[in-house]
Amino acid sequence: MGLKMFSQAHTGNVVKMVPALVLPPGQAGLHTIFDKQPTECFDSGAAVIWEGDPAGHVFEILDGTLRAFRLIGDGRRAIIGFLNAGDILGVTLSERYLYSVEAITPCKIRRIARLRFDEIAVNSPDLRPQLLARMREEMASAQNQMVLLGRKTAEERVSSFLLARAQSMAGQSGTRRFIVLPMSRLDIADYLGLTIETVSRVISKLVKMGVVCAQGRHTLLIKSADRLALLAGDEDDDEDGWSVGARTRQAVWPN
Amino acid sequence: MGLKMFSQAHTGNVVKMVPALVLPPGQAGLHTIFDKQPTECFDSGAAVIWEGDPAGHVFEILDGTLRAFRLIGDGRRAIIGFLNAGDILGVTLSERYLYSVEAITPCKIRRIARLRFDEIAVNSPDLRPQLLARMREEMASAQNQMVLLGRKTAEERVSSFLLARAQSMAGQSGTRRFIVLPMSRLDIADYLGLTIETVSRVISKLVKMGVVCAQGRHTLLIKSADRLALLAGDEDDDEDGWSVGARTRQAVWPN
DNA sequence: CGGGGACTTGAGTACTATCAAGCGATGTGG
DNA sequence: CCACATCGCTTGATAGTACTCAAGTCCCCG
Repeated sequence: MGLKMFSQAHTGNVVKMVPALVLPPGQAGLHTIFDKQPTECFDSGAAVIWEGDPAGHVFEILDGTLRAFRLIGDGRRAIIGFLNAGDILGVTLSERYLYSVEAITPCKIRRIARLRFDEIAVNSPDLRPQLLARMREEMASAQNQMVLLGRKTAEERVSSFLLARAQSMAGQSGTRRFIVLPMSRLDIADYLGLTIETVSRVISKLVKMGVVCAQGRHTLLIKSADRLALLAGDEDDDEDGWSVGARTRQAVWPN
Repeated sequence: MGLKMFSQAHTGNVVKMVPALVLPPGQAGLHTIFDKQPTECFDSGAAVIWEGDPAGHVFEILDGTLRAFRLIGDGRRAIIGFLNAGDILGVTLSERYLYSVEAITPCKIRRIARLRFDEIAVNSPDLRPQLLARMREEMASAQNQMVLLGRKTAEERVSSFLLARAQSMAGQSGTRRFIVLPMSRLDIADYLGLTIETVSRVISKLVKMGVVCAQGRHTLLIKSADRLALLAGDEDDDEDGWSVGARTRQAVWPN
């Protein structure tokens, strides 16, 4: 798939922390659970788990990018999310995998049996808060995505996506002006609830507007973060005219 | 708001289990955490929490229906979910509330300080698995909603919604043919990423098709569950032609 | 250097949104 | 007790955004 350059982007020292998660110094992170597991390598396009299979393992992504997706009738595909180095796959699952996961770039992954992961992570007073924090983070991101898919225009969706990508890259190389897109336009489209053509058109438009500029097909450079943020439309300007009922806090009835 | 009838629908004995959650017999449920808290009552339209406020409490819904929503520019509203009797609000939140919650019908609610809830639920070996199960359930439902919003047509969205409502009612009265919709068409629209008119049109169409029949504006009767399920389009018939890469499991490279 | 896949761009279409009017239930005041 | 105002909903006509179909271009890789 000609994307080998991306598989090298996050290497160096392989075990790394998620930027958002600030760990108490001196404490072991969730990743230590995987320390003794062998590293598995997946080529681009290879499947890691299948929707519907018994959820036997939890995975740590060491390197590469993956897509988590579900298929519905007529061959429609919805991408639930992308996974990057540092992410842990499978913590929110119980009986069966609810989505399939495939490598987008060549990936390095470690796995551990679900039961064993739960045993260690849930029972450890140190690791448990980290696990919960991760689940909450994942939930918050899912809710953002619901807002995006339910109420944003194509332009806002693409802008939001690019902005989120830029921010997730921020911790890596210091500069947050680079947007790396290892996934195809089709992946982006299936993630944003759009078609490949619409994604392409919006990106072209953003380039013409001078908000970003293209550095090959898989890298963008942000020229105006402010305008991009504006286009993403995350503000909450107007909050009247919508709440149906009165906006008054209710007194407590002593029951 | 003329919806008093619904506030009585689930009363009787006030503390009830969520149908989906099968608790080990003899063990105390998460709801016992709220047992000593006073009951608060909210009128239709009253706000329980506000997006952006510090997340001070966790709430147990005893009775009534509520909407959780976020506002974005131009007065657009996205409803994240509806809350019903037995639901617990706030378990997936950390620092601040990520959405506002308003009562749709008059509601009875109990609350407990976040820190105290965490202390009890997270540290109890009995309650912890229940908490995790709830979070996983919430996550699964969020992912379903992402698929719905990203890749389903208006007809499929409304059908899916009605079906989900019917299933959630199933535990209540034995029969799963009744769909109760305490929320307005606008609430449904903002939940499904549609307009009020489209929701109305689709429901009218379903009635004309004989799939459901209307019993007043807030109750539907399912005439053909099979056809409704078909219209909801949750099947996964076709799984070729979409996955870009090869669908082969990858061998483990001994690294 | 040539083939093929990913992407871009264009033209026409369709689904859903928007604008607008009408309906029906509820509740109120004359 | 009934006319009437109101609100939520339904239905109709029109418009617009994003989709579909179809070339055409660029880039990667053999």
